[in-house]
Amino acid sequence: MTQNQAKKISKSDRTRAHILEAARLLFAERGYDGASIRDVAAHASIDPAMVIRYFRSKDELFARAAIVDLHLPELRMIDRAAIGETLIRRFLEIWEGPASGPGMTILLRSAMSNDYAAEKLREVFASQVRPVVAAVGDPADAGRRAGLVSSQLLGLAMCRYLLRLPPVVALSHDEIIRNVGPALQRYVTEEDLS
Amino acid sequence: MTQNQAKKISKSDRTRAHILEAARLLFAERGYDGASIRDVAAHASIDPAMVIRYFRSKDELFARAAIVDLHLPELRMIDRAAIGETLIRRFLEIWEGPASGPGMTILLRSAMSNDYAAEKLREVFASQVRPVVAAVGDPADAGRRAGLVSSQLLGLAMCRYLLRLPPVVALSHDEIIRNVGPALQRYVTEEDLS
DNA sequence: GTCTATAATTCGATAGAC
DNA sequence: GTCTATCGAATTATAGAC
Repeated sequence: MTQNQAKKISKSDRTRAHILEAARLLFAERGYDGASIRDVAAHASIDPAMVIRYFRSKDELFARAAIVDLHLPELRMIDRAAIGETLIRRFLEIWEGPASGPGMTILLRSAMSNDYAAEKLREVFASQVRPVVAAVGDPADAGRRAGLVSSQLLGLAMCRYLLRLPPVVALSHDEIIRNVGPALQRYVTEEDLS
Repeated sequence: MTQNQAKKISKSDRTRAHILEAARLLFAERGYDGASIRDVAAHASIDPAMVIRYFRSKDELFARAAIVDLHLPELRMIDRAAIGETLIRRFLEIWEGPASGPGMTILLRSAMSNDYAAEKLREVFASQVRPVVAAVGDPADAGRRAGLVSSQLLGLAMCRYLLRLPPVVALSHDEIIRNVGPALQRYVTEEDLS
């Protein structure tokens, strides 16, 4: 490994980052099939051959664009009665907050018709969602509870951000918190539902 | 209109129905982009040109394949406290019952990356889901309540039938009814959530 | 009514000049 | 490092023989 590769931010790195940014935008807007390498190149103001040169294939480009870290909070540290509200507030930050990226949009839009995206989304569930829920209850129940939470939150994301169902788009943040928060609270903490 | 067209079930009609059945199966499994006219023709054991001859275009074929009637029950006729359970039971019939078709799978799988499918799904919501909810409460709230119900049910369908999230797939019908039913009940009948 | 042949695009990916 | 040119495959859709 040369000093250049280790220390400097080369023009290559900037070009690569530029391509990746364009890819994330287009994969989020149109999904895997709908976003062609030619489209990505045009958005990055570069030749299509360069996209392949930097990422080898469309599949590898998508894999790089579809990396997601939800940064879910440790639920053990908060009041047990506030878990539902905590989760739905974090949901709104992930999808609409100032630091929100297109990661989940990319995964969710493509997961319905692309096996790799579906597998990546299942991995996000298994490695990031389920453990957080498992930490605040019987681990034997964690999968079911985390699955129910995910069904509600992925459904809300789908209806509000992808399908754009008018009444769901119209919901204010406060309405979402007051309506969906208690449903999540119940899925995570209710005792007699197994 | 000749007598043939009006009365007889011609070979044309059977071929047409055969093509449509193959199309519904493949659109449900792979989505709009993933199911080619050639695939549909192969599944129907017929020439690709025949598919175009009978349906003019892939778009028209998809439009025919994506017709959905949920047959939702009249909620006014049942006990108000049983609305949530009634809805989730109907949900399971639509997706897994003996008379269930691939209609909703076709729409849901393609709606994330196909504008026509998304619009059709919004139409199903506006014409079939929202009116049913509006009949059992303040019509001014109907959109929001129906939207919340749809976010939960479409999310559950997505996780269980398309994404196949293992813990959600593993849920028994009874578990789904006991877990999700009350959440729907609350979305439809709770008073102070506007 | 069915099929062959093919037109017209679009796609991902490669080779090679500069 | 960047671009031109192009390959090979796949797609929707059409024209026309039989």
